[in-house]
Amino acid sequence: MTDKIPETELLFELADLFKVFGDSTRLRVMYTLFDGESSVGEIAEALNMEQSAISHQLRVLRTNKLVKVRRDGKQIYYSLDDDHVKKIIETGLDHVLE
Amino acid sequence: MTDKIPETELLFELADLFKVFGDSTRLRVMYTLFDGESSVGEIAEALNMEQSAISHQLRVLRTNKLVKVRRDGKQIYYSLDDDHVKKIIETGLDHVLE
DNA sequence: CTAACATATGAACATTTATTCATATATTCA
DNA sequence: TGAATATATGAATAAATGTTCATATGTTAG
Repeated sequence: MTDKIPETELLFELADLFKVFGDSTRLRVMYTLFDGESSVGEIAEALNMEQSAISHQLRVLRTNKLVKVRRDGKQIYYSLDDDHVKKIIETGLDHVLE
Repeated sequence: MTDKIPETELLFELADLFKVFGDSTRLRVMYTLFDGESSVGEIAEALNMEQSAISHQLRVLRTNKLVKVRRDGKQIYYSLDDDHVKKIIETGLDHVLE
């Protein structure tokens, strides 16, 4: 009762998190990173999409702390930020695969 | 390689699933149902929203097999369909709460 | 059968969002 | 320094989505 408002607040945050997972491009980007880090160009090529589109989506993932960034020369390498990402995706897969 | 296309297909389905969780209203509806079944009117009142809006969102949850329906007289009672729902939400919360 | 109540549904509207195109920024190499 | 390459960003556009309003459907009580 007392913490009903904060709980609602939390559910809004949670919705924002799931929104990030609710796009197939972002999901495929994250899935690509399951195997380890990739540069923006590599991801774009793997998904057969424009570099700009990938870059925009990577920004969303970055903002939500789902990926880490590392620069090496001209390239920028992205990787999954923590294990939560994998766990969230796997938990979702459990449902889809039933 | 061989199963790359089916895997992509799966990620699209997964995105659709997460899309359902990516709306605060639907999330709050599901959270309401954590305590057990509720009628449409009860949910609408609990969330202080219009009956129609709730009904529309319940349809989305129904379509995605996330809630079960039971009729009792004039009222229709909804409840969570399986434990995956709770698990998905809880896994997401783990991330938000870090 | 009809009035009252609970829920569902369709259309309209406003908002959000993903992609594209053009361009800016940053880094390397000659 | 200047050209080439990799990535980021802003504006524009199209598509998807949530809510509201009006109304339909279904159920019970009288």
